[in-house]
Amino acid sequence: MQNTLTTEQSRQTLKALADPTRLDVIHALAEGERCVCDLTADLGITQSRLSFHLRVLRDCGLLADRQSGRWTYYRLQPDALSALEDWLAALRQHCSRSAPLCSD
Amino acid sequence: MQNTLTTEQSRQTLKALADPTRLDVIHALAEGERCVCDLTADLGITQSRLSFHLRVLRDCGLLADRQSGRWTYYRLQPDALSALEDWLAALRQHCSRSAPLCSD
DNA sequence: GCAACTCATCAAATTATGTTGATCTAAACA
DNA sequence: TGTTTAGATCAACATAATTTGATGAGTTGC
Repeated sequence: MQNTLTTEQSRQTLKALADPTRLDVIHALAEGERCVCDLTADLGITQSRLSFHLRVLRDCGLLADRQSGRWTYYRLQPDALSALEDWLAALRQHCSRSAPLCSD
Repeated sequence: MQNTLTTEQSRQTLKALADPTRLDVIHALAEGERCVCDLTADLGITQSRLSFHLRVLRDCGLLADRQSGRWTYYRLQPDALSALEDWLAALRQHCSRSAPLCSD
């Protein structure tokens, strides 16, 4: 388990997760991979809008895709969530060693 | 350790952490609490800009503040990071039970 | 080849976020 | 009381993210 996320990568992943539409995508994919047209129907959003969000999620490593004929299947990459958890844990540990400084 | 973050609260916290200036604030506070004017000097940013970001961080529970005379001291709330870690871990577990659906 | 289908991409419009500079309140101190 | 300081808030501006509708590239089946 190597936590090799840079701060910049972590920021991108945090930002990606901070959007309601993208969380919907993630939940929809929790059952298994799906093609874009099924996702479009599942989520009830336009194709180009979904495509935009899929790209954001793929760019930060949360999703992977696979071509098959004229369909593109997307699936989750849970390791990306693990990596973010590691980054967060490291940040918390860094923060937890704080001691009161200004006594008054 | 109760993970009682709603999705909306988690989204706010994720968004709060996804900003470079706010991460700078968090790192600056890792040493211990500081008043706003010291933070302004530490980070080299304007007072109103810092005030804006402190509010975002406080609103999602990552920071707490304390009045003392004419100074306001801010400090980290590492529990907010723990809660987010719990939320993330739950999401990952939800995602990890996914099985391939479309075989072809 | 041609028509229908899947999906990505683009430009334009919209919306959300962050920044700046000014103003305001409260505390401290003369 | 008058003045200075700390910090929040506001309106105006700037920038970034999202949405929409249109177009294009590749695939399949006729």
